[in-house]
Amino acid sequence: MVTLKDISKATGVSVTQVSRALGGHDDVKEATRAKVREAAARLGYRTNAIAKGLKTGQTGFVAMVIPSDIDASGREIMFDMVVGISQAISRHGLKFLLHVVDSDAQVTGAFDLLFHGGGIDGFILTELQEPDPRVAYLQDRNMPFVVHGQYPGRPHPFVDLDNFRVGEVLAGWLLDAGHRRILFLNGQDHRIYSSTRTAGARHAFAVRGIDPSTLDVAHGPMTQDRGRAVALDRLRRPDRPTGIIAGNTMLARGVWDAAAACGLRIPEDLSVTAHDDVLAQYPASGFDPVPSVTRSALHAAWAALADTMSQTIAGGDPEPDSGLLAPEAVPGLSVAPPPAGSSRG
Amino acid sequence: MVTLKDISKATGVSVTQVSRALGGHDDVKEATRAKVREAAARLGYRTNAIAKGLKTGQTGFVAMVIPSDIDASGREIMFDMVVGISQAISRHGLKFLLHVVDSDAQVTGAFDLLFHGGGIDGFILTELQEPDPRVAYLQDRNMPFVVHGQYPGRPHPFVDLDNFRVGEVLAGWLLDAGHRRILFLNGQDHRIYSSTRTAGARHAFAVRGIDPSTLDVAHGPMTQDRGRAVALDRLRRPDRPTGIIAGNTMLARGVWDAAAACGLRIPEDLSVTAHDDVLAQYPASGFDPVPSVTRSALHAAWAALADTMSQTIAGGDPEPDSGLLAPEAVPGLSVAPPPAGSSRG
DNA sequence: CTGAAAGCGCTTACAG
DNA sequence: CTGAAAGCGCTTACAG
Repeated sequence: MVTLKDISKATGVSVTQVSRALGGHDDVKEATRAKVREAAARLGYRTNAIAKGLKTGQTGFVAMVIPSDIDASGREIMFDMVVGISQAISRHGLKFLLHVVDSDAQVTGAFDLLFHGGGIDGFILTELQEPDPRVAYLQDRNMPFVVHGQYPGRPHPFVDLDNFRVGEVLAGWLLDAGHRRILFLNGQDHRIYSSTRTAGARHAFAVRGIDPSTLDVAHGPMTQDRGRAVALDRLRRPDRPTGIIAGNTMLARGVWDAAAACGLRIPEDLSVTAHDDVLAQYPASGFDPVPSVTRSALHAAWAALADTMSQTIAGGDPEPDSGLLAPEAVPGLSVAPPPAGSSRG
Repeated sequence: MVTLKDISKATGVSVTQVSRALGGHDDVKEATRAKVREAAARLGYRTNAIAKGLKTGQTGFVAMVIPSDIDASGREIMFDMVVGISQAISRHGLKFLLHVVDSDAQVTGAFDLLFHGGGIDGFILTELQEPDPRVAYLQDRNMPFVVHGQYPGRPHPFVDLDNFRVGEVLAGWLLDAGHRRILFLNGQDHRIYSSTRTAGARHAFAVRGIDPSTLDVAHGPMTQDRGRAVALDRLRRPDRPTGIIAGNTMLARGVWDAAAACGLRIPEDLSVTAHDDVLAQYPASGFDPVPSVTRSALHAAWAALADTMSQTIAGGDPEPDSGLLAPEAVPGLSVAPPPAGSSRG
């Protein structure tokens, strides 16, 4: 292993000046800096972020801790999420690491292990639940973190899609077209984003003077299989929904499948709105007809997350509410008035 | 952050003795040890593995580096692999971390970053290809590593299924039942385990005096979709195979699908053998009829991998060839003689 | 512009 | 059984 001392010996420059030359400080003679740089390159020097961290308190490593018992839909997007976050973090000159623990209960212990024992500067949290002990745990111990999502109570650094607005827009489109029997294929129960979207959708009902309790909300994994299964179940009932809100494009795929299986045309017989995370596997462009969507790229959220993480580690308090991402409302061809024969709620 | 110094102050014991007490050395008076332990627990002390590592050269962190552009089948098992390896590593008191880089080309750079700069003790390598620069890179730089698989040339620490034997057994069962037109649904091209399995299968042909070149080997991702697609293609040909070897149970699922689609019964019209990694999602018990398989739990491989990693870090050279895992040969009900009407190769 | 010195949290000979 | 001291690789006041 090549150290500053080795470069010092090779160049005759003191370790102090070698450190300053490589660290880009300006109080180093150009000639000295050049000599040091050359030797560092020649010897294959790599700065030891850990030793540096011992002194400065910053290693540049950021981590995420996940339990191994996450559900199917979590697994499905896990790889994309890890890759996306990792890339975004790298762009800020930080390094991303993933650590897996056996269960939810072991997550906080891993925070301590990694922060105090492993030179990790900060953590990224996703998939918040209610209740979720992680946020308070990190806040109480002053460990830097950024949440993808928001937790009620004490404010904290976060990046989040405006899920209330998502629910509001997706429901609003259907209501304004005249639909009254609406099914909302939402995400997992107890997930905060799910309940926020429901609240947004019900708000859309309320402001139009329609009873919000008539909205049928189904919680579960956001997969194509579940989308098909739940949609099929509801579409086969005599008072079938005339409009469906899909929480993402995978669920929407399932709705398309179910509509086909029931011989229902979109939008003539069934209207559908969906949220589009702009994931490569399930592009909204792959649908016929093009769906009406709220759109917000998960990649944009990850980039914002990395940015906020970088600020948080640097000690800057990100401004409250700066983390809220507005979805784009993109009308398509998947919404029409309900079919003439359908009784209206 | 609580340090040894804090405990020293709280107890009046020197930092030296505190370190020894907590480290479990035997040259500490019991009363002192008890006092120190109590204070450590009360203050919430956590040893800083990084500072320790600076002194001892061991942090207890083990990492795996994966490129983000891995293929579909790689993504499918990635989560299970990471979880399985992580658990196995934890059981040895080590900590596992995953780091993602953009492409294959950046993997070696990440090794340097993590080893010299990030306090990582050693690396786990999987999915070896040919050629694969990673093994030589780590060997040349004396960074500890263990491979799941084997690389030709200089010996190195590894754990690997005896893939030659797998190919030999799976082909042998079909040949001995009288099959001559055999399709081998193998894994990705350029993967060493794929070619080793092919070699084993061809060896089974050769020792029986049958031309090994008549074995039809198809390379690709080991997914159910591909299994179905390739099997369908072959089964619809006039000289369709009467026996199929499936590289894993996901491919086998696809074969079962294809057979059903063609109206072929297993084993009356089509014999199938498969390798079973004993993964929770695709249990061999879920098939009808029960398939004849070579069986070797990936979990066992991961446990062995962690064990070898632990030894390697500790400086012990694991014995050569101790890492080869023998598959279990478990005959089922999926092999019968070829149908009477079929011309025999 | 430069270098000797102190110190981040830890461990381990060394000398009692 | 105990503790002062040195040192892992680095950075940063401090004094030239």
